[in-house]
Amino acid sequence: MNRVSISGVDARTQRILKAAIDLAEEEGYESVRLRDLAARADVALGTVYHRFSSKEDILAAVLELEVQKLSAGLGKRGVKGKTAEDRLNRFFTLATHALAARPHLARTLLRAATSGVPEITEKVARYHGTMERLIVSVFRGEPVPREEASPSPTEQTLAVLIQRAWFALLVGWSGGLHDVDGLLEGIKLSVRVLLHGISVLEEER
Amino acid sequence: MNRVSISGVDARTQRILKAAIDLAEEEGYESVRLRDLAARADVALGTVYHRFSSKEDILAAVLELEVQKLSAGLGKRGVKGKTAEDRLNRFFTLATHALAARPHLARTLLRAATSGVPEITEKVARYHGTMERLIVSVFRGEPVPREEASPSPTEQTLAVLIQRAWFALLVGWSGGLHDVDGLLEGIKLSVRVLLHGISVLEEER
DNA sequence: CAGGAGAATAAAACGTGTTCTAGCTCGGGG
DNA sequence: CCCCGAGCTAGAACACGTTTTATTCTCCTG
Repeated sequence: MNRVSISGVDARTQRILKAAIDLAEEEGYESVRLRDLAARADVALGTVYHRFSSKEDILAAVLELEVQKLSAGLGKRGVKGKTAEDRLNRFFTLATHALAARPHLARTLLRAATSGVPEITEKVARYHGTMERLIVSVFRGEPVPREEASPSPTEQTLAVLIQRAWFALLVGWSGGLHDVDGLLEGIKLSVRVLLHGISVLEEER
Repeated sequence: MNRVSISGVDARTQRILKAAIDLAEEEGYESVRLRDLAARADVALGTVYHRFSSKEDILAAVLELEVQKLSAGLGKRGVKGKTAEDRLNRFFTLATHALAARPHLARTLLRAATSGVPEITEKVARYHGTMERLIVSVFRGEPVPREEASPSPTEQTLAVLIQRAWFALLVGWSGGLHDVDGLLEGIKLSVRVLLHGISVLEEER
């Protein structure tokens, strides 16, 4: 028994995920070598493949984990700011800095999320869901995002659009198209334009 | 001599790119095996690596090529439509169908574009530039995009934002998050909201 | 306590991206 | 006409993701 621990996965799986995070953080995608990972997790290579279907699958699980952490950290105490725009800008600034503080890890997870491997779609979708709930709660100025408080269609749309913009910016940052400042400028621009533009959806009722 | 041909690359390079396109189109990323590619291009493996630094580099070159084709096809005769919104919707519908007609190729190129390999940043940036010029010319209702007719800041911003939205949607489609119809809905939504929202930038002068 | 089922392990093996080596070909300058 | 060097070729070699195999461990059941 006692197979299950804090976050709902057994000890070996936890060690595997921890090792993946550490390796990714240190040197990035290519240096998450599964033999190294297994050694560091003190587990056999076969065990890794027993729990996960592929390297990308492991990284998708890490993505979920990290987004949950982000969600817990940023969501719990809410984000300060008078207007929705302020709060959203602050939120994405914090989130961006959190990612940029571990650039190798961030790039590695983005790469996994965009790999297009079908098996991980579900995990990526869950990541989207978490982010969207988070964005809606920041938009509203509420603390912890709750499942029950379902967003209005407009809120939902706004969250989706902003998240897509952030995602595209992250990929651009990851590929060297722009630096962190450019990313922050970009997200502020998107937030402003989308907040303004979203009103068009209300009007057409 | 006569090393140089139609698109500015010698015959071997052309055969390599052609082979990459064919293989990607047939079965996708993993089946673009470089040994197969070399055989199909009637070239030694070493020659492939003489011209390109990696598999991703080849695919980035293909991306550029394909976007130029798209640009030539869609841009030359312009896109019909009374309003900018009509034209943009039509443009992205055409572009999306063009990609969806060869889904393996599209996914393969997206994967390369999002790989985050630094060497290919330049090629990806060129692809962005081409797309943005194209979007601006569609927005204006002009035919062929020209370098000289420089876009206004607002036009430029709009093009960037729309392209980011399209990119994020493409990645979502590629990963199975939504189908082609969802993608088209998404881009129409973005076009509408962004066109409306962009006016906020004008007002603040 | 013994037996057995399911998981974990160590290690080999395979495919494919990438690199390296050795030799070949071909066109232009002596 | 022959030689040179650049670029090409065949193919070996290596790294790493993934699969497979054979063995051992663990823990439940009787």
